[in-house]
Amino acid sequence: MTKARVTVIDIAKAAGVSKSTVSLVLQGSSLVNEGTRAKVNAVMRELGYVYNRGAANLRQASAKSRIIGVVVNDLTNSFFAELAVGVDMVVQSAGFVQFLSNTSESIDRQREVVASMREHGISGLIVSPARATDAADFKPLVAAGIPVVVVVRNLPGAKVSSVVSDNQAGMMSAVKHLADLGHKRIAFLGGFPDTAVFDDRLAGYRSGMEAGGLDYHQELVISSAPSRAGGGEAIGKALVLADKATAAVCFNDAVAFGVCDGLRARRLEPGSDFAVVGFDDVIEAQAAVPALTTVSVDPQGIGRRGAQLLLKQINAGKAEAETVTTAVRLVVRESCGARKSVKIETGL
Amino acid sequence: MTKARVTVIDIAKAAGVSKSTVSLVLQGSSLVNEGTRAKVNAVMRELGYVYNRGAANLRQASAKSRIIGVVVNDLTNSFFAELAVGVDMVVQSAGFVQFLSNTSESIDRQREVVASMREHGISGLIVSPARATDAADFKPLVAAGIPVVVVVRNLPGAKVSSVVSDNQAGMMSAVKHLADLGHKRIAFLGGFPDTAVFDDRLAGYRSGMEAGGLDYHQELVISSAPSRAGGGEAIGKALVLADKATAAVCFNDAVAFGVCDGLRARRLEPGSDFAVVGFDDVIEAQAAVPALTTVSVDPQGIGRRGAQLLLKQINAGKAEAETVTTAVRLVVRESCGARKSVKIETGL
DNA sequence: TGACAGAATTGGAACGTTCCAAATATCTAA
DNA sequence: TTAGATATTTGGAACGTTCCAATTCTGTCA
Repeated sequence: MTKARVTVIDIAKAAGVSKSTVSLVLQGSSLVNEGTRAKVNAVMRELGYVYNRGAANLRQASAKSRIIGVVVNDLTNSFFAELAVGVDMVVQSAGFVQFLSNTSESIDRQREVVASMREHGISGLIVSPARATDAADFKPLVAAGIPVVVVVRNLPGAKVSSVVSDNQAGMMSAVKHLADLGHKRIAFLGGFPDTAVFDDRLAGYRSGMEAGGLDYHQELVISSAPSRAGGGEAIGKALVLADKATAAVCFNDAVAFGVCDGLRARRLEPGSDFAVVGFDDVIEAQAAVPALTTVSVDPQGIGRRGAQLLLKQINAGKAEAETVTTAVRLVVRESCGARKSVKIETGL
Repeated sequence: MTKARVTVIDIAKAAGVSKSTVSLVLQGSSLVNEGTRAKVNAVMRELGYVYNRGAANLRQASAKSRIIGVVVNDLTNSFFAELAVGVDMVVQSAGFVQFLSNTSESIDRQREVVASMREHGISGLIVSPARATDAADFKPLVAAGIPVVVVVRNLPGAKVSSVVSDNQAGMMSAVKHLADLGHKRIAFLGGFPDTAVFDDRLAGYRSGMEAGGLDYHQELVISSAPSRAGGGEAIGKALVLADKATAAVCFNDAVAFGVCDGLRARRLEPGSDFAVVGFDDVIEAQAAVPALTTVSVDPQGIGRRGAQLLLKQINAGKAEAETVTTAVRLVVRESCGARKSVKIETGL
């Protein structure tokens, strides 16, 4: 039942031309006569020919495989799902397909996944590196002429392009907003200090404090896992300080949700009793109670930008490392206390 | 700078054996001497050899490409993101990689994407078909011996395996629950009537009404787009009936959210003034206000089951169509009015 | 008519692997 | 010491494409 594959030679025979001509047709060459082209195409349709990219890639450079690899840390997180969608949009319309894989923050898995993609001959790679990824890990790829674009988290030292959001400006505007509301003791909660993103956001926090005319105090910076649980821990520490914090900017939305949990467990209402601001604007931020004030980063946009950058490099044939930071904006909702909780929004 | 690819022949030369031996090592054959194997492996590491799957696939059947295609309708929807993660888990640990693509419910795009995947030589396909997909669309694939597993929505008439959740039982238990709470006028809101999923859920609604000792009334079934906006429309119609509905089961959670919006716009509070139950248990359902009572379907589990089924068929070498329905369960939260709104949950 | 240019076509030789049949090396028992 | 196993290794010949150089076809012009 499983018929033998129909190949370019079968087509040639049936159309009464040579395989070379068929190949020319396949590539849309202008060398071939209109009449023959039509005939060949007809025969192809008739015999149900399917192009064998594998065979083609054997001859051509791998740059023509039209596969681009995408590796993210956690597809369950809607942030990364959106990112992948953004990538898919531009990649797909350029006639590429995407290999998508999940690392779950595991460096080993990341290595495996990338190796596997390489074996399959990807023409480019977009990666949101797992925590503590070694900048040298992507060296072999670039050496082999495969463009790599790092997104979301940058990889200092690696000579690859990157697309990251403006963490510093975002955090700064968040802090500034709280200062404008009259807060003096503003904490920075959550996140692991060994990441580039943490550094950027912390820097934003410092300049925000400065811009608001406030002093920077070491004890107001409390790191923790960048998760809901981590947020709970962090707020616990922030509330036992001698001079208590009255507001907090959080490393990300997950931390912010954890902070809200922790506040409630201590009979404090987020928003009215203590102001909290998140970062990322994940999809749940809007629906939460109170709705989370947060810095919106447009992951889909990052995906699109990253993909465009990658395609550009693939087409150029050489990878000129380039860094783009995408704009962010503060979305003021309820958790910072700036607005009363008003429900009844028009649906959609 | 871009050095020529290092091939199996280079390895052979450097290790002082023949390319055939190297190939044997690559495949982990037991025919080759331990010593030689070690030496060859050492040389491979030293020269930075990367396996060329494309070349290999040329010789072997495409069943060995170790690529499996995954196509979903909307990765932005966390339901499908979870599904993809489930697939990735089993697929990855079996040494396969996944091609993931988004169709956005477009049949044309689906066709393109599947064609492209086929050109790349996938060894199997998992697809959540776009609306109104023709059952015959996957015929060529199966004819070529490529196993296909349909998930989430089944494709009556297509002779392929499928993994769907037990829509009927789920909707039935939802209706039964509302009936037990004393509701008599229970509406069925949202969804497009031309889909298999709609039929199943509607059937569940009917049997739930019956089980609750209630009559089925045509006017209580109001279809609409399966989206938040659609939910708003549907509830609007449900509230102008002569004999008003007091509760509704919704086609999915998105519709349910829209229904809640619509209720509030009319100064009715979901939960206390009107009971609403969703379907899917998307991630936002828990965090919403009021928390949504819904039927939980475990998309990740569907993904895993689907992938397992597919791998089984790939290994078996032939596709025996098989249907599995996965269990669902009603998660009672606040929107059905069964519980008071109690917050303060322990954060994770 | 012949020479020539341009347009269209074509036969191999790659590409990097696997597979087969056959060759060689090593061991065992008489 | 040798026949017969058994264990290892090995040259091609595929696989389905693209690319190159070379060929054949068409017309045009002197």
